[in-house]
Amino acid sequence: MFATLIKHISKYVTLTPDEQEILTTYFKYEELSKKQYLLSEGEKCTAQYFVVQGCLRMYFIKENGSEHIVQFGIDNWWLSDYMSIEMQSPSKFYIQAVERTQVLKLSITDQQRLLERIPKLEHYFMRVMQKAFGAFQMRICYLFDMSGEEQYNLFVDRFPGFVQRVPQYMLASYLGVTPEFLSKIRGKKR
Amino acid sequence: MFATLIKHISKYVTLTPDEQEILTTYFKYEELSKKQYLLSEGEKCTAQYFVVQGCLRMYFIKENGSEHIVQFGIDNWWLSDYMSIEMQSPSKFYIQAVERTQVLKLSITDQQRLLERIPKLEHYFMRVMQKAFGAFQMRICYLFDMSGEEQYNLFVDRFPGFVQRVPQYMLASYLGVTPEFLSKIRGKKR
DNA sequence: GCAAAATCTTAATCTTGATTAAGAAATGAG
DNA sequence: CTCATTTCTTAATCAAGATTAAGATTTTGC
Repeated sequence: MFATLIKHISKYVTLTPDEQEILTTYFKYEELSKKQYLLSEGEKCTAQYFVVQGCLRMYFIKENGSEHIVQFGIDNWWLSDYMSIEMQSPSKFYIQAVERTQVLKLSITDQQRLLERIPKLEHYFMRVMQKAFGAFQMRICYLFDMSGEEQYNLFVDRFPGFVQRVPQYMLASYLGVTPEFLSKIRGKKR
Repeated sequence: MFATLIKHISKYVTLTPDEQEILTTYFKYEELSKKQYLLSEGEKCTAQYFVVQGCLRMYFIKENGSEHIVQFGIDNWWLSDYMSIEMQSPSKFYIQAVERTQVLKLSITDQQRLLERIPKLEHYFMRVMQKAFGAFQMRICYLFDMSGEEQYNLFVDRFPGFVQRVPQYMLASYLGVTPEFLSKIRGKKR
């Protein structure tokens, strides 16, 4: 299961076989069953997770009690609460497996040690963050420029298989509409 | 004007005087007058900007023709279109000075050269991106959990001086409400 | 100092999508 | 296989904030 990670890293930096070997010792492999939690509100977030296979969701509970999904994490994505990590503050988020999911866990302290051993990985993590940040800048665009209906259509276009993988109400939660409204949108198209 | 940048960097990594000297040769200082542009829609974004003093805004034009502000950049913040940089694609954004602003420009190619000379700066940039990404994760929370009115109040609390610095319609544009509605909110409080 | 441009306010009407409620369909555990 | 839980749909009513329009105020360039 390290093959997936190493392949991903090699898009940004080249690792020798030795370095690949070292790398693996800092990660912890975890196999999550559906609905299992990696992080809950109130806990300090102490690790980043690389999704090898499966699907995670990161969400928070709104004041009115309903939940809202901030991000999904699918194959080859990193997921974590970076505000909690940076500020060493309790997280407002939950990270949960949507389906059976395999992740590689890298704790903050292990990441520090790993980066001391293989400094060029700093570059990898910088690029990963840069890419994720770019995606969020675009997300703000979509949120403000498109109606719920347009956003749903765009999402379906960009991640065709994904729509079947998660329950509809989670998609609604991600897009920021109610499940009822999403249902109406879908009803209209048939 | 490099003092501000070096002080910011030193929060994350320690530079020797030599390294500080090297650093300065890769940046270009620019003094922007109000309304001057650093990036326009359709251009490839080829640099990152560190705000020494002043205020930038990054916005895009919606389909209906109105503009929406994605981010402000004030003292000590980095600002750029990271999607455009990553994908080498034309930007959808404008970056413009809201007031007289001093920036340090670091082009992508100069960044590469700089990081070859001083590799430990990779760590600095990673942390900067991580912090910015964390801020955006929280921003999604606020967008979905709070009414326009609550968001305005929070913003005023967190950046008290800032509200006087930018025109109200820009704040409205950042919060995702119309200037008319923001005016109503403010009217209510007096 | 004055005209033009930029910004802010008020108020009426209209839209999108939320809320509520209830039932239908699908999935899952034992 | 079957009952319980989870998920999805439909429809009525409601609310937040948009839109439109107009006038007031402030700022800026010359």
